[in-house]
Amino acid sequence: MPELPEVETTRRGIEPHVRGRRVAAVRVRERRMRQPVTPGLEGELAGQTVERVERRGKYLLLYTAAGTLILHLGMSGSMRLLQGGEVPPGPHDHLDIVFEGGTVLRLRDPRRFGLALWTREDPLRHALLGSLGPEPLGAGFDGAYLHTLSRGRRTAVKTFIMDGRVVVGVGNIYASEALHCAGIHPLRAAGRISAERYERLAACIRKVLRAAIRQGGTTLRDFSDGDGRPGYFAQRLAVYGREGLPCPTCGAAIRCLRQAQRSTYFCPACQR
DNA sequence: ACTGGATCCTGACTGC
DNA sequence: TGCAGTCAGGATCCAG
Repeated sequence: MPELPEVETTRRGIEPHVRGRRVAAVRVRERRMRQPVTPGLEGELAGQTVERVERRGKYLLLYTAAGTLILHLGMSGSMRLLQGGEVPPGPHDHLDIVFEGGTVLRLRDPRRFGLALWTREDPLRHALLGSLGPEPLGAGFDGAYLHTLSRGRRTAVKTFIMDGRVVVGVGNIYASEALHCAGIHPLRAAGRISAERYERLAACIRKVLRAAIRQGGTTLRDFSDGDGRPGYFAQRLAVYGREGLPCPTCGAAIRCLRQAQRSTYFCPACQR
């Protein structure tokens, strides 16, 4: 479920409430995730103070002096901050981090595609993060980068920009949206797109992600920020989930196709 | 080296 | 009301 804007919205929501706070206790109710929750996480994290909360791609990183908690929300994960009184955990509330003073950071993930891992090493060198591509909103990501990397690649451009080794954070919603913004057909072979068009695509990826972050992310069904508020970018989606409705640019009917087991939405008239 | 497909898991929704 | 089938915002592993 969460792509870069939703993870960034989550980061911004929880960071002010947990930065500089000491962990009083950690409760793990369900260890079965994409990988098992790190054994001993409870003892490692308890007593530590969260120094900062960062994001790398779709990963959230809670840094402490002793190590780092790596969180991933998978398809269905979300985080909630609870204040004071005890709110009973639901069936998919797998992890609570209880801070001194009573604030609780709670991870919910019904499908358990997410992760909660502890590392004492540099998390950016962790096996899961080490081969990630550049941040789309950071330096090192532009049209020239995409153009160079894509030479000789026959895979569809939509699949290409959703590959975390190419660029992080672009998931199924924002891939469709960025390609529409750039006027590029999602099935076009990545290696057969010009440098000029990749400049436009890189700019569109940034534009779409920034706009989504400003709106607090996209809530399709259950995404919410740390305080339980939904995101409002769904109202701004040009193509995603809009099969049959008119393209906001040209009015043609939006179409949907399946690509690598994922739905792709596009405008057959203005995307070539 | 690349590529597409299957897969992990639960819940919501559709149609019979 | 129940049940089967389909789909969902991610990422990895596998065979070809």
